[in-house]
Amino acid sequence: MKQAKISEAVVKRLPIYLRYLLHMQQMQIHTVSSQHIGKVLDLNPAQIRKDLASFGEFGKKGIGYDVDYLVEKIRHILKLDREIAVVLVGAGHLGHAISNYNAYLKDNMRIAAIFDADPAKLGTQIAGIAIQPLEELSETIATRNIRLAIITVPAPAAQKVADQLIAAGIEGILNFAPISIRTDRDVKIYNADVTSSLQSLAFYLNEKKEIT
Amino acid sequence: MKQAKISEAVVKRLPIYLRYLLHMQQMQIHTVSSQHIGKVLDLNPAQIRKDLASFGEFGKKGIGYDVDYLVEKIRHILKLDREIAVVLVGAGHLGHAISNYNAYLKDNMRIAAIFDADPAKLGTQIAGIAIQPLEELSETIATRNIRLAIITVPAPAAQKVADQLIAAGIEGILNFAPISIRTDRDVKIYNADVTSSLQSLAFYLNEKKEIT
DNA sequence: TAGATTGTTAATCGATTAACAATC
DNA sequence: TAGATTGTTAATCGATTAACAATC
Repeated sequence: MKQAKISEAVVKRLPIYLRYLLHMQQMQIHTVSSQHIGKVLDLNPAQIRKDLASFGEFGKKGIGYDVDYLVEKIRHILKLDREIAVVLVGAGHLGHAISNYNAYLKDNMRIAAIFDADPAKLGTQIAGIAIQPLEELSETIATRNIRLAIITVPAPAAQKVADQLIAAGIEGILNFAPISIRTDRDVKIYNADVTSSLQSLAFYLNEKKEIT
Repeated sequence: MKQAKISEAVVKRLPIYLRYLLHMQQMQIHTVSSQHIGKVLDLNPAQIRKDLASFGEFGKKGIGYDVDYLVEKIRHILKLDREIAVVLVGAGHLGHAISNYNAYLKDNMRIAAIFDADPAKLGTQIAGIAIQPLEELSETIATRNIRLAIITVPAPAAQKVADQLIAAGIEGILNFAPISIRTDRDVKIYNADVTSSLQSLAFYLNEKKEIT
């Protein structure tokens, strides 16, 4: 209700709620309780209610939440109710995969431009988008009002690319390069590299299953 | 020191520490303090010391940590000091990118098998690995002692694939499908889909920059 | 030695969960 | 109405940070 500072944990759960609610819409289910969502998503119902209540009173006591209404609210909170242009830097295998992935981004989010440092790739297209040289980065971001960025360049280039993106006014970065990107500016950065995730997973391997 | 339960937050930081320590090795730096690591990685030095101290006394008072020794210790903690075979399910664009990414996985981790439901893909190779039909999943996992899995199949297939993997004895799953995978078994699952991450990022867009 | 830095305890901060009055 | 379920406060739990004795 009071727009206190929202924790990152809450923000990361909102897309999960949204996805399930969209699923319910497809199933023609119109009302849902925190208990039901909690059961399906394996979350505590009180947590779901508290998360949602931090943005407003979206439910009805004794009834639950109206699915359509809640979808609308969460999409608004996540700013998915407007067009968001995304730039992708690094047209290698991973960048290629993500841009073809464009279908997933639907919901008003789309990759609007792709950049790569390799001159050999210039002019070629990915998913119908021409690959541009890094020199054009700032201008394209400004003129096309691009606000989020995905980095899929090799590790040694990632921080520099991020610095350029931030200087150009990008407001959020999803970084897949295997290096932690930093900034002292007010830009949200998610580091999401595959290597680190797999290494963390390895921690949980069961010693007892070792063959030795 | 006492092997109390280690929080996931700690486990996620270990690969970050490791990566920076490997970088220091390359730079021929032999000793490092928690203060230095904290400065570079933007973390609280006390947190770094506490994280490491939960596994043993790796440092020297007044001196700091020996880089080589700490690398060895973290690699052991993360179980990266042994061969870990990984299976990839879903040979689409993303799966393709990640398997070519194989270079990154080095450190004794490698993609040992690739599966796909599409009969048209069978027999073709990615990065030198033949794509196999899902029917062979269980047997391959068992005979080749595969312990971790990466899921890059479409959302509707993801949960079923996960169930099969878990039934086959997989101990950890990195899921890129845009759906939260669940299990009641003792298997670690990281959900890492691009769509959710971008949607969370959108939350932080600056209202003031809206063009309206 | 004096300065630096760890490992660890205590303090703080924040997030999750439980409980329940309000109410549909 | 009785049962269900929210929004919210209080309790609990856990993670981060500060502080400092030990010691290299």
